[in-house]
Amino acid sequence: MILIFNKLTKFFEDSILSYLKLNNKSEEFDKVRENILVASTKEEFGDFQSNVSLILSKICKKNPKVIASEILKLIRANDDITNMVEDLEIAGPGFINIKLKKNIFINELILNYKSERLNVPKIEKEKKIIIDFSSPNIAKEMHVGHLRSTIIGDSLAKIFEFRGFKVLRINHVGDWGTQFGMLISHLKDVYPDALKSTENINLGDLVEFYKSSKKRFDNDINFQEKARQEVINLQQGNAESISAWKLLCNQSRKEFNNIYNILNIKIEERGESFYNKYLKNIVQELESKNIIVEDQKAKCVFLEGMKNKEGKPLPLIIQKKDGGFNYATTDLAALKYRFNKAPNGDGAYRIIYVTDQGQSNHFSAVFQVAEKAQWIPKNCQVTHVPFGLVQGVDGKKLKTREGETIRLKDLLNESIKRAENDLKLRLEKENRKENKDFIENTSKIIGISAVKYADLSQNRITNYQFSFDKMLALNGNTAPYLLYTVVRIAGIKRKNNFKEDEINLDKILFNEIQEWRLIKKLLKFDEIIISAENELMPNRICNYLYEICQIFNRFYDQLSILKAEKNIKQSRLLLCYITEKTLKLSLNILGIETLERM
RNA sequence: GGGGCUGUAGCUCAGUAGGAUAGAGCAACGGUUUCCUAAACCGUAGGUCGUGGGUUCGAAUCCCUCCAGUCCCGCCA
Repeated sequence: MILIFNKLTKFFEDSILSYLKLNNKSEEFDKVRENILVASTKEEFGDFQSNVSLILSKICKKNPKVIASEILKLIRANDDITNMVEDLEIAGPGFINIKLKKNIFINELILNYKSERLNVPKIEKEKKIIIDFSSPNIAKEMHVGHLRSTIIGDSLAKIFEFRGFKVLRINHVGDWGTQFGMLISHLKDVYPDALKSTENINLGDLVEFYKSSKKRFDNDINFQEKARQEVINLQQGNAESISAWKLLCNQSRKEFNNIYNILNIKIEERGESFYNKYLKNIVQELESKNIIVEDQKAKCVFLEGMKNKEGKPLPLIIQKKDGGFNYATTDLAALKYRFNKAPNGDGAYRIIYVTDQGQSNHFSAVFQVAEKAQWIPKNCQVTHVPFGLVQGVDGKKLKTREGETIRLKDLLNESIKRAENDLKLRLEKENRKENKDFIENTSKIIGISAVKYADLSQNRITNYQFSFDKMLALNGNTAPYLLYTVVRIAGIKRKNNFKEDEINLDKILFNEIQEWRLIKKLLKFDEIIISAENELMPNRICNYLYEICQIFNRFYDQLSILKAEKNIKQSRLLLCYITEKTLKLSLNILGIETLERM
């Protein structure tokens, strides 16, 4: 309804401006401009409301109700407005409530019906956005900590793609650093053949491999020395070390890809190692710009507005005292590369980092340094999108009963398993027979969507309690409830023998409150998408979806389609169809697959 | 000590570019099925929006105080 809103706002502005002129107050226009028209807060107040009278009350030194009635006179004389408006009234302390003509909505509804993208505006010029998300560490297993980043990042990517941006999804995997010294040394000892063969051998459980090398590293001084030497070998590009490193990366990549496949998420791997060759330059450039200060033998940039425990300025360490680089250096190199124009960069106009809140300080430090170094081009922006922890129902960080980190793989499998058990129980109860493929596919979609949706529907900034029981519940703001609504509509279409091209758009009519509630909600889709994009909050879409489903299910419950008279039936079927389209499009943007039957 | 985030119904959470009587789900209690998947729908009850101040015609929302929880703060990422 963005177009309608903008149009009406423009017309109201004209009237308000003439009102101000009449009162010799035209200079106050900017002050009231933003309050000229807003969506009504309640259904009974109409579609839009204007709150200007309340603000003008002080300016014009008059009672707001008097102002409202004076404004109303001007508005009623404005044909542009009366063409759109069915009813205008003054309410409460001086609100002007506006009810639009029904055909305005119907026309909009038909436009949406004909549009693949429900008339959501597309940006005019294609711009590139980089979304940095997921980012697990090589030789470690993905766990719940990666879940939010992965799911939220993917959905943000989809929102931007839908809006017409060119999105580059980057998996900034931890594929470099001192831990590789110990991993490679251990690999050489335990699997000496691995490096000679061109085939990847199976390292079995990488997590176990990581643990055992860590254990050795912590207890064996000789091994520590070997590991340190191995880091140097690796950095110097020693062939054998590199191939061991590649082996570890490949092995991890396979595991990661399994997860991304289950989640149906696409992401391009470009790990920390990619930026190795740029690190030296970063330090040099910061030095030449006199931004770096040497402190306790480390090269630092001191940050403004941040203090350490002693109250002194906080440094961001760019080069360690041993000459090594750390993650801040890599992040700066990555940032610079991503903004740089091709061929030495991505030419992005915006970079978005989806990581947990704990890294907020780190990113604000990195951004501050990047700004000082002028690596963020004009009209470009960097954004950290933080999110809260995943907690157990006890309110503590999610762990297994034994206190171990929960593997993402296990978590997803459990959700699917539970969905399958629920499904089988229901089939039994309803005496339904379904084949194995149906059960497998349905359980998978329900199980995965439940996990994704539980995460996305939460305001990302707060911690959230992970509960299989709640996310798989058939009631409430859950994936199964939404999927069920989609299934219901599919059922209606089957039973009513719905054919899109048989709908006569000239004869549609709506007389029931349930229909109108649904129509008005459906028409808000564009605003919701834009708001989710602006705030980087997919949960706005989730709330909206849930509201649509609630309204639809009331509509379904209270009005019959099958038995309705022809034109009414057609009209209701059209509504079902547009509801389905809205649900599917939204769910798609959230990365959630739908079903025809469940 | 500094900084971030959070605090809304018994529980889990929506709602912050200020708007009229603060919303859902779960749990509790009551009701609805000759009909398109009842996995649904309807109703009842439940609130000092952490505290105290300020700005405003109007504050859960903006500003300040304090309280509580949580995370981060030099060579890990």
